[in-house]
Amino acid sequence: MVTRADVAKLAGVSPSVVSYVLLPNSRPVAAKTRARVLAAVEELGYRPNAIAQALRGGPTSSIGLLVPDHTNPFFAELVRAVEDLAFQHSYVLLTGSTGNSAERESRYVRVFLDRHVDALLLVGTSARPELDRVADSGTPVVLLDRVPPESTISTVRTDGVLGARKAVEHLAGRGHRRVGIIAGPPDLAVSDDRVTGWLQAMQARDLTADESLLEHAPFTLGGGHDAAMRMLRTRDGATAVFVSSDVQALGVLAACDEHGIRVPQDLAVVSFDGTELSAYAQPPLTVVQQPISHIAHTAVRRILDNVGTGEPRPTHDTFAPDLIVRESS
Amino acid sequence: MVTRADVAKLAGVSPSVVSYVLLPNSRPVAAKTRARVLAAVEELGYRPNAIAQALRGGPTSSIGLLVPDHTNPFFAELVRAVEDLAFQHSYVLLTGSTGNSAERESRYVRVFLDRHVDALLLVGTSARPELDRVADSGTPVVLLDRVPPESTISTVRTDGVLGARKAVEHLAGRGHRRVGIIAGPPDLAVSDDRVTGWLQAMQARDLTADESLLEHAPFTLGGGHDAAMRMLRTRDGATAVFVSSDVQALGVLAACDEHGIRVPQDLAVVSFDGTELSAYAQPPLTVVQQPISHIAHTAVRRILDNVGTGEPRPTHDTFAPDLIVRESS
DNA sequence: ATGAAAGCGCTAACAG
DNA sequence: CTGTTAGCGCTTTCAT
Repeated sequence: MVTRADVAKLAGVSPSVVSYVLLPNSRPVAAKTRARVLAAVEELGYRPNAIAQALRGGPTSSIGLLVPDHTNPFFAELVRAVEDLAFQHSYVLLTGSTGNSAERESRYVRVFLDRHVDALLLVGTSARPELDRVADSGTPVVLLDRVPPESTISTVRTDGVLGARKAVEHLAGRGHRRVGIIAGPPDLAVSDDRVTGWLQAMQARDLTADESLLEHAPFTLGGGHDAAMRMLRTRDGATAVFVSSDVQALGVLAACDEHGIRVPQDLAVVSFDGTELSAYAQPPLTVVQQPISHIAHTAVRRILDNVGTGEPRPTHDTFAPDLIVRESS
Repeated sequence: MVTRADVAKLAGVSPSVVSYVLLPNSRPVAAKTRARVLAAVEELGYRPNAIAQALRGGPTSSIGLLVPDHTNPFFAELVRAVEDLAFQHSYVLLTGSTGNSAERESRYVRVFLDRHVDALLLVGTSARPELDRVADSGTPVVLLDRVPPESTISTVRTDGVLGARKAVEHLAGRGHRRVGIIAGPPDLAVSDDRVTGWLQAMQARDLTADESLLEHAPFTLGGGHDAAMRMLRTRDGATAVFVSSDVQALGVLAACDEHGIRVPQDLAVVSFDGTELSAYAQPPLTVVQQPISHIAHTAVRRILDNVGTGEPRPTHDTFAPDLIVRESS
């Protein structure tokens, strides 16, 4: 392993001069010296040891990113967007998935902090008090997507209530009176929001939103599939359904296909997320599209603005989603 | 930030004793002293600084993982599997996506090395000579999935030739004589393998494998979609197609749906990967299933076996995929 | 069984 | 403009 001292020796200067040359805003170095140093760096293939730089107290140029599940296409797209931005800004991502386990989530948070990430970005937190402490201690934390009702931590999200309302209004506008909802797991703010929006839209149209029209399900293919089965088993069932995520909707479509239920003729479907996959479903899904790149941009910006700022006050960004009408409704 | 010295002071011992208590195989400590130290650790919420430990020369307990694209469901499932194992072994993952850019790939490799990852796990490398140097320097490197013909670096992969052959034989066994293939991008070993398997199976059955039956396409939804359009445009076209990945196959199904081509009646489809999504497609896809968890297990095992071993000789693991027949064929 | 001290590679303050 | 030095938090060798 080649260190700064090796470079210094080869260039015939002291180690600090090597730093002066390599560091953007340190101190002026004579052109000739600089050239010698650069040549030595080149020759030896020297790269500063990021660990040592970090220990010295500098930033680690790393961000911890936690999502419930990498295979959920929405999170996959979110991770991709965040990663691209991080890469552009020379940040590295430490990633983990929580699988909706609070225990796993807080273990990851601790591990990330042990490694002195410059910031924490996470979807779906149960570890609230812990995160409050983290944020208070000066490490920027941004909560994405799954946001608690009130948060002293910065948040970036899509307006789920509005999105659900748009979906249901669209469906009702097409003449549907029995509009069901497949929600996320109970006790999750995102689930509640989408249910709230559904309720609001139903009530605004004087449609009855009874129990049989609501099914909770995990955000998975199987979750959507099974929820659809349950919902369709009831007589006087839904003629349309608002599904809280693309993955679940893909499961719904599969369930319909299995049972000869035609979409949209027998059942209209609108889902929340609008990932690329939704456009390639059979039939292509009408969706409430989350502005993933806005979300990622904003989250990264909040981080960049706050890193090293001590203890800035939290910001809250909420984006309005768009309805994209395709053939499933 | 609370350091080891703080703990030592509170416990009334010297800093080294704190380490002795906390480190598994260091040195015996008197029961009473140990209890005092543990109490102090608890009280202060002390956690060793991973950066300092790493600088001292210890392992970083981190693995760099590079895939072409996090949104490809196969890679997403692979990442999930690797991440679970890493987590179990108290490793953290630094992740990046290359987007098939050699430039981006090698930048990531450098950045990961600057951070002293204990090992590198990557899918699809163009940066061969660079990686050879890395492996020679003692950092375990394992190439996944996309493996060059001959490699001095450890590899773990699925037998693509065999998989393609199984797929085509299955199709030919159903009476198809014009079996097309949608391959990956040209100049990629995985693409070649699948084409080779296709050719072998076609020739073994005396079927003509002409140019019009082969389309190259990127591993994306759009790639599969467009390739299907091109292939289906030709007269005397394929009655069956082997698609080199699930994502592409999803695109193919969408294209078929758009043009009223029924699957499997008008076109039988078999794809490579066997991710969860393939089971939820309309119709459910017949697939050549990659043993993702075997791959992940093996890769992580190779790493664990080799980390700190200096310069072990490379291993090469190849798994045979299974054909899972569903309704698309 | 415990303490003291060296040193990992680097940055920045201090001193020419 | 350049060199010297302290110190980041830790592990480990060497003393006691």
